Amino acid sequence: MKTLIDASPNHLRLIRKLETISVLGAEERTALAGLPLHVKDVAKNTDIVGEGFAPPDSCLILEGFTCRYKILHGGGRQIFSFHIPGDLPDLQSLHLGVMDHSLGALTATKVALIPHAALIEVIATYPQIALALWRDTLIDAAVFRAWLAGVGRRSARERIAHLICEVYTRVRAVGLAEAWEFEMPVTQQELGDSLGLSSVHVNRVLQELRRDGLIISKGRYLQISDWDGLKRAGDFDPGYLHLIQRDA
Amino acid sequence: MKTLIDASPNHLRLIRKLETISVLGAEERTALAGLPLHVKDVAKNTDIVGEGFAPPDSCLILEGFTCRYKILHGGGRQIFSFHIPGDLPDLQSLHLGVMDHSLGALTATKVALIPHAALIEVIATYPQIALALWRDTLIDAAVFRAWLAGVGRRSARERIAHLICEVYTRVRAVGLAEAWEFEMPVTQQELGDSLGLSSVHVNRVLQELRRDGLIISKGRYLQISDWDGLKRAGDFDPGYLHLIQRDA
DNA sequence: CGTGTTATTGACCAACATCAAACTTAGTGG
DNA sequence: CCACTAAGTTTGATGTTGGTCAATAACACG
Repeated sequence: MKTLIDASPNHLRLIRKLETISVLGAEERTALAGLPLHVKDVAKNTDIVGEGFAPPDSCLILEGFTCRYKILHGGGRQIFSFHIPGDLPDLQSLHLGVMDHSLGALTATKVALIPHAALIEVIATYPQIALALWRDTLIDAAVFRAWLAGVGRRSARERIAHLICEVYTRVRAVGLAEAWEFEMPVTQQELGDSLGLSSVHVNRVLQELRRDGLIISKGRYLQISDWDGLKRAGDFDPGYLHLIQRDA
Repeated sequence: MKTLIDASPNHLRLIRKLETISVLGAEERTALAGLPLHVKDVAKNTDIVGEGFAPPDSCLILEGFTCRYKILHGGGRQIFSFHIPGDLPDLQSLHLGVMDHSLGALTATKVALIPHAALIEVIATYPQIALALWRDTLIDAAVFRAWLAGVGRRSARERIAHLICEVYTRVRAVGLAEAWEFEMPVTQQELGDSLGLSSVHVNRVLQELRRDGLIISKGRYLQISDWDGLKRAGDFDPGYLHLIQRDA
């Protein structure tokens, strides 16, 4: 990985993430490194942005595990996506105004707020950055489609296996996982809310995956003991994540 | 609605659509009107773009009803979205290369192919157009979220009512529906594939909605007899479509 | 008219939900 | 470092939504 210009660790997180999905020039990296970041701590189980609000900045996740979700009429919750450090989960607010869902912290989280004005300026000056962010939005949509296919047409076992594969792949891409081992600090209730299942059923299926020797879970840590088996169980093909291949 | 510059009916379809979700200046409208459109007929139940391909152009729907979908490992099909005239259902291919799903025609369809090169040029010259298209992508994602919430957490009845509300609202926005009456040329099998239901169950729930006086369906034509009731039945709130209000 | 597609019905079944209780674990304060 | 507490996990019993299969009825179209 190329050595970088003068950039704070927080900016590096952003740059590194964008480089997993697009190619940036030195100029663009410098521009990104100059973005104003207002760091903020968010407590576990707190909203970062709530539905109905129109925040004046977009946020970059620096540490912690977050999700986008919505509470439905009947009281049920649907989680739409999980987000890890490097992600920009509310680019939406930059162009769409009022949030049609919420962004919440599943663990204690550190975020960096980036004023929309600063983003707009960078985008206007560096079209390549605009394209990279747009590309991020398109990938976002691709992930929603993958989840939709899961909830619509896959069994509970397939959905859970697929989700584990996805999170591992993404965490790995931004360099936050040891080989086959990573953190997934999500309760079984939250898993259920993301997969359209009850927590009870999630529990039983997880036991099944462990019994079958596909994963080992010790608390919030997950270890994948049989990647091929897990991929098969989840019918997982990482193409939809549109990650740039950076092989040695 | 403001009178327009010299533009073909096909270009007008595109301009009118984009004006439902963003504000364009005269300059932008003129640029859009100059885009090269290669019109093509597509037969019913044929793919416009197949999964795995990297088409050299994006397509604009001119006539007909289309959908994006994917066939899963087990043979099941998940439909991700329905598209109506004016939609640009594969902006994805402009930035992501290989398609991770297919785009198919549900009825005999007329599309206009727009070379990526032409789009890239227009985008580079008119940032406002880039923003409008990016905004379209964001709305696309918002619609996926709405569907995800439905399939994950709503009953069959709610999902079907919600989908009818959505399609009616969108068709209305581009001026393709009489009051309370519109065309929805989708089989019950296709409805099921979009909602994560079997066609048998879709059939029964549709009967229920008719019995309850919410809709009347005569073949491919749908009439909404009780909009408020239907909205309530589907817990429908059009906010996620992010349409621009153009009241008289 | 005939033929293929789509809609409708009925009988039966399975995956997953719900409820409620017991058990574990992790975090906290003394 | 331990006891206490709250949060999360696990289990069992039972219920329900919606799936599957298969046959019949309605259409739509040439």
